[in-house]
Amino acid sequence: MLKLNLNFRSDIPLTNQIVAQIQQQLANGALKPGDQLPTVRALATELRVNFNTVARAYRILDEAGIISTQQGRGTFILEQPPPPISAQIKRQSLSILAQRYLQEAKQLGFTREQALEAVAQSDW
Amino acid sequence: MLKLNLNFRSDIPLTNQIVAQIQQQLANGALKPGDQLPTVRALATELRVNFNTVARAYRILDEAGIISTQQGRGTFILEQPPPPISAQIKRQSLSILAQRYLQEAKQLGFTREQALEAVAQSDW
DNA sequence: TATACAATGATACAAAGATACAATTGTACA
DNA sequence: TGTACAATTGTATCTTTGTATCATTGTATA
Repeated sequence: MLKLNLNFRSDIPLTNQIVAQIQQQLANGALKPGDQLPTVRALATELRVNFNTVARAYRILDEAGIISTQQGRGTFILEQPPPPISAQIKRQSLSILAQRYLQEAKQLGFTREQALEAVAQSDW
Repeated sequence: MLKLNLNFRSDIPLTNQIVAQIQQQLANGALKPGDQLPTVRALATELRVNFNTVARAYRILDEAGIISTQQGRGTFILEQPPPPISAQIKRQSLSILAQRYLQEAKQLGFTREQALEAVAQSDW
């Protein structure tokens, strides 16, 4: 059971307090990879806060690669991120991903140009 | 044996991932007209997903004229996917592939431009 | 004081899950 | 053989959960 303690008089935004405390509980072992966090609404009710505030905190942790939030399912602590890899390896990985993408597009019957355009038009 | 691979961390809805991958396996010959697909419950269990999510994916493919789902019987790949609608689904599948590529590149720490360039430099 | 910005709240939406239902198939038994 | 019934399979609908967008509030600063 996640137990957070917000200070409503603090200068620190509630969102940040939530982020920090979850990180802390992850650091001290109270939260472990794979654990499911409370829903945004449940935690918000408990903390007497708007559920969007919890959602924002979850979003920050998600973008930091610490948790995974999934619409309709819930949010979960991720496995620990792998140690940083070299720039060269990353380059290679990207190249392999790009090749795979092109090949898959080709299998679907698209031309190289169509595949390129599809990426260009995808928003990030 | 249908083998799909869902990315639960992706921004791409699970339903769309399923649609795209079945489309892809049809394109590369892993699935052939007349084949029976797993039941919604069986596939859902394997993918660790609610069976309605699979049912929704099947419905999309059904409406596109690619498969035939029959209550109490099962779902089957149709003999001849009607070109006009199927083209639209294929377009969508390409878009999903492109999105996945961008997202994976992002997770590696690359910018959108770097990802684009990597595709452009990949040979066919 | 006025204005701009950041934080939070309110509301509507989208994706996925839960549950109950309907159609078909298979099987047991008279 | 035919009927009853259980099991299997997809469908309908509502609930749950996170997301997007706009409004409100408070505070810093010109």
